Amino acid sequence: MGTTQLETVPEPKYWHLKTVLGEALDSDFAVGEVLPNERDLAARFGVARATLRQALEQLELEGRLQRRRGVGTTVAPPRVGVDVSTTQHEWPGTVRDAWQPVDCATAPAPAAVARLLETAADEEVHTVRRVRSTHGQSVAAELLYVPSSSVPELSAIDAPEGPARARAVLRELQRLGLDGQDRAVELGSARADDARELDRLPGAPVLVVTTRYVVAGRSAAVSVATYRADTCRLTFGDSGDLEISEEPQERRAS
Amino acid sequence: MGTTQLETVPEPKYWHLKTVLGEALDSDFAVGEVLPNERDLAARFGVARATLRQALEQLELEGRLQRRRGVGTTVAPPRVGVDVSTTQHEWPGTVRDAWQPVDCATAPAPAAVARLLETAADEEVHTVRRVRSTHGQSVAAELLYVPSSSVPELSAIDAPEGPARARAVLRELQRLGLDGQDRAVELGSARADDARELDRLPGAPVLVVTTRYVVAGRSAAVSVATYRADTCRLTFGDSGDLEISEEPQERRAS
DNA sequence: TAGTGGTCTAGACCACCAT
DNA sequence: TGGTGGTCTAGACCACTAT
Repeated sequence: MGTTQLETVPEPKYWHLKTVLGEALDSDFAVGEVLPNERDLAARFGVARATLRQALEQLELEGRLQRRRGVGTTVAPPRVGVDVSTTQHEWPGTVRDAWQPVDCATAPAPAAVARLLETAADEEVHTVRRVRSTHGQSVAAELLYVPSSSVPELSAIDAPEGPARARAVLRELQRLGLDGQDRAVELGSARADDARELDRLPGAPVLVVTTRYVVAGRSAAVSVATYRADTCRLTFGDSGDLEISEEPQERRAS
Repeated sequence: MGTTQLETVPEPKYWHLKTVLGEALDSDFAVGEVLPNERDLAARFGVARATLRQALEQLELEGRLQRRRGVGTTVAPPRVGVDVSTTQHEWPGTVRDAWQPVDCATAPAPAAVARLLETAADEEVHTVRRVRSTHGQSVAAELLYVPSSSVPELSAIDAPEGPARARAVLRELQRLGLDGQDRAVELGSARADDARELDRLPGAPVLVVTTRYVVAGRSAAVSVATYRADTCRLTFGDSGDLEISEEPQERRAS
C-alpha cells in the first residue's frame, strides 16, 4: 500500500500487517498494555481473523507480543538476557548457578542423548530435572543425564527420588574433575513436560542448549536445556550485558 | 491414541498428527525423499489441509522437513553443526573463516545497533555484508557495522563499494588490537534481504547471533548474523562435533 | 457467564516450478 | 500447462480466565 511501489511481487497481507502492527507497538503502546482482541483487530484491518493471527504469531515469535488464552494479547517487555557462558571446568549445581533442582529419576536415556553419552541405548542413567528462573519467571527447563558410571559412589541411601536425590547427584558430580564442555544451540519446540514447566503451550518455540561435560576425554554427563525463545536472549562472552531490543519500546500514546 | 489414557484434555489434532508423521519419517522415509502432497496427506488423515499444514510447519521448524513452493515437501537431512565459537582476540575476515564478503555500503546504523556501538543514531557506519556457506548451501547472512572512527585510515581510494570495499574494511579492522567479544543468540524472523540470501521466504525462523567487538573497553564493531534455524545447529566449545539429531533418520521402507 | 485466544473446516485463488 | 506449496476467507466450536 503506502509506498508508490509497483510491487511486481505483491507483499503478503500478513507480512504487511506485521510491519504496521510492529510500528504501532513502538509508537502507540506501552509494555504490558493489552491490545484489542483478535476479532476486533481483524475487522479494523479488514482481514480474516486467520490472517491477523499469522501476523500476531510472527510478532510473538520475535518476542514483541505475549498472548494468553482467556486473557488477551499484551505488549511484551524486551527479551531477558540470560547468561549461558561456559565457566569452563565448572560443573552444574555449584552454589548460586540460577538453577533449581526439581526432581530426579533413573531410566534409559533417549537415543540421541545416549549417543552423546557414548553409552548403550538401554543403559539406565540418572535424570535430574532442573528449572531456571530470572526476575520471578521461569525461563528454562533442563534435563541433566548422568550415567551411573560417572557417579559410582552415589548411594541410594541419600534419597530414592525427589529434589534431595537431584542434589545428591549434583554433589557427586562436583567431586569429579571437569576437563571441558561442548555446547550447541538450536531451535526446537517445547515437549509437553517442558511446556508445563515454562508456562507455555506444547509446541512453543524454544532454544535448545545441549551441553556435553567431558572428563578424561569421555562424556561424563549431558544436559539438554530448553529456554523460552519468545522471552530469552542467550548471552555468551565476558560482559553479559548485550542490549539488542528493537526499539526503546517505552513510548505511550493512544 | 496408543495409550489407554482417558485424556481429560484432548490433544490437538495437529499435535497428534505431528507425532504420527514424525514417527513415520523415522521409520518409512529416507533423507531427501518427497512426501505426498498436502492435499493427499490431509485426505489420508481425514483432516483439513490447514490442520495438516500446522503439523508440517512444526516439523519444518524442528528441521525434519523441507518445503519448497512448486516442488514439494522432502525429508530434511540432520541439521548441520556450524561452529560459532569465539576465537577470542580474533577479528572477522581472517583467512578462511568461512565467510564470504559480498558488498559494502555506508549509512546510518539501525537504532538497536547504534546503541550497541555507542554511537550517535545518525552517525554513518560502514556496513559490510557477508554470507557463510557450508557444504555448498548458504547457512547465514551477516551485516557487520563498523564506525568510521574504528577504521580511520580507510581510504576511499581502495574501492568505493562492492566486495573489494568490504575486504578493505576487514583489512583495516585487523590492524586493531582486539580485546574481546560479547555474543548473544536469539530467535528472529528473516528480513526480506536476509531471506533472499538464505534462499528462504521472508519471515522464516532464524537464529540471530549478535557480536560486539571490544577494543579498549569500547565497541569497535558490531555484527548481526542470521542463521537458518531450520538447517543449522550452532556449536560452541572445544570440539565442534556435537551430534544431537533426533533419530538415526537413515531408514527406508514402503 | 462473558470474553479471550486456540483449533478446525472447506473451500478459493495465487506464485512458483517443472515439463 | 499441471501440480506444488503459500495465502486468504468466513465461518464454527472449544478451552481457558476472569468476574
